[in-house]
Amino acid sequence: MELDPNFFSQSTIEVAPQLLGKVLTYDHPDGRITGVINEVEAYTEDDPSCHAFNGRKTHRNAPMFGAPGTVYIYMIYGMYYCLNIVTESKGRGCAVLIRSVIGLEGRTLLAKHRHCREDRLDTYLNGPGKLMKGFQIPVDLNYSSLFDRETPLSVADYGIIPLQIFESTRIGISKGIDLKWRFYAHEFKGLD
DNA sequence: ATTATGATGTACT
DNA sequence: GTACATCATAATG
Repeated sequence: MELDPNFFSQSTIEVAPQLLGKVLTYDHPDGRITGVINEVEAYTEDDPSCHAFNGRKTHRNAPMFGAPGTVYIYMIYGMYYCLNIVTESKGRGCAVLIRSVIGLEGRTLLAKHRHCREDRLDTYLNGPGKLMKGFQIPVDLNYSSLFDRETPLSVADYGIIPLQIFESTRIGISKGIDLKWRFYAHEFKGLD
């Protein structure tokens, strides 16, 4: 079943690990694509590495201040996009970065988008830029809500449970390196 | 196996 | 001008 606004209204540090095992769905024009989330990172206003640090609002990070469940997509390093889901409350710039998924439905499409063999997909969706390319999630979904009927993107609970959740420092940042706000899992109950 | 590097756009000061 | 919530490829052991 689909996650509701209450889920994303919790503190970001609560939401992030709970997203592990949840299923990301994008209704691609060529067919439905789904993946099990297996790596995320938390970002809050109080964290110096967050785009919205100290509540600073700019054109780019404005979606972070939207209602929980808002989609925040931004370009990084000139050629990749990152997908985030906004958390906590409207007006607070917090979100969870979806870093990695395990391809479920639409594996043929995923392999086509990533130019790889279907049985090697696991190493082609394990990064924020990689999964965006694999799913071909349109950038103009930025600022839309997961709860709008027309948004072809959703996150749902399929009853898949991570067997063990690991936490570590976040990837690719230079500030806030003391915080262990990266959560990931390798094995799940209820998969395959 | 691990480490280094180049590609590439733009938001921001 | 600088920094960037990255990735693919090349070079090295």
